[in-house]
Amino acid sequence: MTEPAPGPTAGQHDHKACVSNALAMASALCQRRGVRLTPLRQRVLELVWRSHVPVGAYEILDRLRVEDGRSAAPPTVYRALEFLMEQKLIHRIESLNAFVGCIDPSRPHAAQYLICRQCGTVTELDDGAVAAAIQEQARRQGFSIDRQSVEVHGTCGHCADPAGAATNHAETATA
Amino acid sequence: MTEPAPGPTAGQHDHKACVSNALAMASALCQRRGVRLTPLRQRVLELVWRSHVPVGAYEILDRLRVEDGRSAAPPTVYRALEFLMEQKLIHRIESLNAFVGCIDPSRPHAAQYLICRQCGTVTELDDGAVAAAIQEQARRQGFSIDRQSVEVHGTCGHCADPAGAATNHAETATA
DNA sequence: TGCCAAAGGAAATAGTATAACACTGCCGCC
DNA sequence: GGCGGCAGTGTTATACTATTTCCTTTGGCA
Repeated sequence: MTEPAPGPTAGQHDHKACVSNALAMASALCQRRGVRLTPLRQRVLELVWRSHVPVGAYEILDRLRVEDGRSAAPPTVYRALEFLMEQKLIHRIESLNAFVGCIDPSRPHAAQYLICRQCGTVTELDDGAVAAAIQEQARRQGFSIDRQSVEVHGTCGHCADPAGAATNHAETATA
Repeated sequence: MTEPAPGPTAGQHDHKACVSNALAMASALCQRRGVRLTPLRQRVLELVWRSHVPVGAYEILDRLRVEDGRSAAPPTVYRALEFLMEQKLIHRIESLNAFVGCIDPSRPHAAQYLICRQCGTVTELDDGAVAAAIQEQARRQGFSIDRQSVEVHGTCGHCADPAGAATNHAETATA
């Protein structure tokens, strides 16, 4: 995988804006929260945002070494990733052991992820109905929720129909 | 972790019956499907069913070596696990890198898992409302689903309230 | 200035998973 | 009976993912 920016469900999508927007939001949020978005953390966040395809920790590590010439070891990356997750700036996709940028870190959310088997792109949703259905089930079991993760694997509209008949979903992930 | 059988949300629960039932169902299903539940595969299934706490591949490996005196290497275990997953006899809990027995392998299902942080027990649900809500969201995105995994971390009724006021959920997982 | 806590560097190791190849036993077939 | 193929397992090596531990640096602050 060397693609720079296969957009959310691919195609026409100004990913540079996507990234700079994410970095700006991150910076503002961290300042407001009184936590430090150090250069390293910011750089790792940028690398995660390189595309909408989840990135592995060791791929980030490679880029830090190769592109930045930085001396780095696994803990360097994992610590940065841990910070970014605490701040909800990124999410971990459990079924891929990889990380993806969060489209709206300011809002607390229990998100769902649609993961395309073909292009690898992850589309983040924040659907109340799904979360509510899960909560209702948990309640019936007397179970109190800390964290819910919903990961759906399949084929995205663009990959299923490259011609483009599926028109209604482009950009929804970045809205 | 050495506990033999912390039941589904713990306590009074005949786990031996749970296991023998699972093994019997597995045997019948495999026969019907014309696939071979070999002694190794059956043994691995039994080890997964040792409790309702998900078991890691390397823990299974240890038990095969120590308890059975069998010469075994990782591929031995992973191949058996892969077979069992294909037959839906077990599930993989992505967020734990571990495996748990399926409570009803005969039915095709998109299950949800409630994972207790304290006792480790996983309760499997099969709620149509959750699956439907996810499908509806996917449809709107033009996304076609292969597989959905819902993993909810939190505290189960027994751990939250050991006194036992939460009474309605015991055994629901095995029903 | 001196202290403290957070952040990051560095080395080692733990934990999880797969690739590649060899061996065996079973089954169908001529 | 001999042969070929295949599923299942054994064996070795290696890849990939993550954490522990200790140390150094940095930045804020009394």
